Amino acid sequence: MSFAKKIIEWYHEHQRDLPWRNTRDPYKIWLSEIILQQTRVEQGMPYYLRFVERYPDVLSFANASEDDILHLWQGLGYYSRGRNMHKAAGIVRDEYQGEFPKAYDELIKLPGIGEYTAAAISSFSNDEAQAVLDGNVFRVLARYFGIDTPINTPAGKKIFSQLAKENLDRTYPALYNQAIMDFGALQCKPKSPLCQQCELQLDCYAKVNDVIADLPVKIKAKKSRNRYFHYFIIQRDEEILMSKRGASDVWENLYEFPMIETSEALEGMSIAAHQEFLDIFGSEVQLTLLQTNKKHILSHQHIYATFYRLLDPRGLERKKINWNYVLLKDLDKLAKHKLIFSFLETAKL
DNA sequence: AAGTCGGGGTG
DNA sequence: CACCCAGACTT
Repeated sequence: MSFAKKIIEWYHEHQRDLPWRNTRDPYKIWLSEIILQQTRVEQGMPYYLRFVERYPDVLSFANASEDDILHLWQGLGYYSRGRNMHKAAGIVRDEYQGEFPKAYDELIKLPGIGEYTAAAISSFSNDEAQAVLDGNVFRVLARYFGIDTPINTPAGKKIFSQLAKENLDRTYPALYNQAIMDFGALQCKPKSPLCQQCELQLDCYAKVNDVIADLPVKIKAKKSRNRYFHYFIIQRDEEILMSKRGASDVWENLYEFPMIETSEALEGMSIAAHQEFLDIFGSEVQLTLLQTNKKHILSHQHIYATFYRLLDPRGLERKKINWNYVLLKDLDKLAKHKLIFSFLETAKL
């Protein structure tokens, strides 16, 4: 029996019932696929349900503001996905007459849609014969066929892409693609895969040769760097000063409190003697500590955040044009990153 | 080819 | 703590 047939047979016994599998609507499939990029099904599920309810079609999505999209995306991470979705929806509205494309060659042109996502949408919505290649597929193919080329290199990408294409069931592309990903997620898991009860174990290179834990091979990521953020809670009446983050850094276009970054950790209130602080706020301010060294871990950096309350700042508006006072009652309408909204959940403002 | 972009779960 | 997740994009 072919590899594809075995995978599909396994799928018929073990498949998950997921909401985006009950539709052929390329828009809804697109929503699910973008949300699930580098994201577990359990984590993405509530976001998918909220997006489908709030934006039932691509036109309602395209006609929303980027701030609205990011707000609904809040907490999910990799926010460029939300920004790119908003751009893509606008293109579908303006250049595709609002009809979401199903063809791989059209999908691949849209921002935020790469090879994996184009293959997923085109196969799931229209049974186009495109093989998906995601983290699950890399792992399953590496183990079953015994491929030790690192998966996160151009050479590995090429080999696995070819292998995925060769093994695609061209009669049932959608079924096969769903099957191999579920197989990777549920059976051929990264850690402690369920080999003992696996119907494919006798044909699996890694199982037969006892190298399951060694496959797939992946080049180690670089160590993360430390950053030190200092946030200032600045209120007047029922308002609070907020800032929108700029480009080419984490959390682009999300809102947070005015802040200063330092290259090293600072003791106590020594931020008040920092040159950048003096340039912005001057020396005639009252500063109190609210929370120190809150650690926030991202993929490539460890951020240590300190929160201060700052009273009596003068002449700020002229210095920072991207800072604006926001009504406290409107604060939850802004798209904020985790560091900010988790602070707000515990803080008394 | 390497770096960057989040947040959460697992062992 | 290291590793991984229905990856894409920039440099």
